[in-house]
Amino acid sequence: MNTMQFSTKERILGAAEMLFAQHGFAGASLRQVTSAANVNLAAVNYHFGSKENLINEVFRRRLDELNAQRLSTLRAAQAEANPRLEDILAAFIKPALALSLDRNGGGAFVRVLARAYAEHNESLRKFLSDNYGHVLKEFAAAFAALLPTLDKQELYWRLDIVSGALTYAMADFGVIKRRGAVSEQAHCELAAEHLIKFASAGLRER
Amino acid sequence: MNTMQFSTKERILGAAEMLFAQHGFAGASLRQVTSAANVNLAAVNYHFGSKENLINEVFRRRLDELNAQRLSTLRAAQAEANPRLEDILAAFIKPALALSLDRNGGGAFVRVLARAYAEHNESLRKFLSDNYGHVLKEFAAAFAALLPTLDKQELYWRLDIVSGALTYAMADFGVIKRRGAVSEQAHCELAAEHLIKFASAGLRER
DNA sequence: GCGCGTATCAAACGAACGTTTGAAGCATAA
DNA sequence: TTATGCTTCAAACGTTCGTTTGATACGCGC
Repeated sequence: MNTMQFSTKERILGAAEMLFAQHGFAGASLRQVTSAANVNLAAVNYHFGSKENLINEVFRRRLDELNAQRLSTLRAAQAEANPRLEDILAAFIKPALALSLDRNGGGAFVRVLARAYAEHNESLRKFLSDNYGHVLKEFAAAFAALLPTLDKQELYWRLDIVSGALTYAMADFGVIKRRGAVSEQAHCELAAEHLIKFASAGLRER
Repeated sequence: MNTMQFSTKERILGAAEMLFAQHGFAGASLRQVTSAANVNLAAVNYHFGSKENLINEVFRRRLDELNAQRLSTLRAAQAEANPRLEDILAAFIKPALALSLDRNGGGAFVRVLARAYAEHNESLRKFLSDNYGHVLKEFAAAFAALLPTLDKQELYWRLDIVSGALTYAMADFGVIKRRGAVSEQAHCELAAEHLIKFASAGLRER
């Protein structure tokens, strides 16, 4: 019987996520990962086959849930009588920013995600496109319905800008430091609020 | 006499920039760099002392010029009778996006820059802050003068968002692919135009 | 008890890493 | 020519990398 709270696989995934966020995929070694996870070095290749596959599993663990949350929030907003632009934006932005509040290392994952974007690694981009492609399409359609006068190409440009700002905000690249008095929760909600207001104005601009 | 167009140091810097953009700082080895630069492996340590110092020099080569361009463009805009918000934004955005059109690898550098942001490497952040800090302050003051009713904290939030979108746009993270018929020059100008319009609306929002 | 599949372990593998070394090349000045 | 200083070179340094191996430990049906 395994009385431990987390299995070997789970502990490896958590440690890998943290160290990939900190040092990058090439920069974090399996020896660092297994040491932080308190497992044997060989455990990675036993449970995941290779380092590259471990990286993929780190993504899958989080993306499936974020994926589902965004879509369900979007559909809930669309079910309303008169959905506002801000609601659609919130459905896109808030689940992502909320991920950084996740109790078990979600904050590390958003930085891993930002790294994945920064790396133009083709296999990783394909992986993200496979997991996100249909989500982005659905959001684009929702925005198009609310902005009927906006050219399609123009919309894609602006959604691209929103994604950039969101990725940036998620990874906390910026110079804005959280004040000691403000909780992480509040900081995240503030960021979402600012981002939504800013983006809705940018999207509506004619 | 050295009849070659580029010195050993310059070729190393160019190859390093390209490979750092492609594989990251940890992912690109000095053997790859020196091989691409067609110089001996030992040349890096001879001319730069270490890999870490080579990374710093890759940044310095570009940042000094970008720095100067942004400030001179900003001051030219401020010298006008009635500077518009869009002009200040252009002074911030256009030199950065134009860097990606630089004949000698500027396009690679902007991706290196995006990587540097994604990596939360403290020494690198300090380096960037040392090189950019006073520039950002000057821009913030210029924006504040044009948006007198905007709260200071609010302004910082929004400038942060602009920086994120710019970094994102510079590195060409997005899904928007340049059409074959559109030149790089035109693509860059389009990106700047969209970004400026979007950001000015976001900044003006009350 | 025994046998069997899963999981973990210490140890080692070959390859690639950043760095160092000492000799060789090659201009310029004496 | 010889001497000098900067640069380049092949080769090796010791370390760390991802991965593999074969032995050992554990849990469970028989």
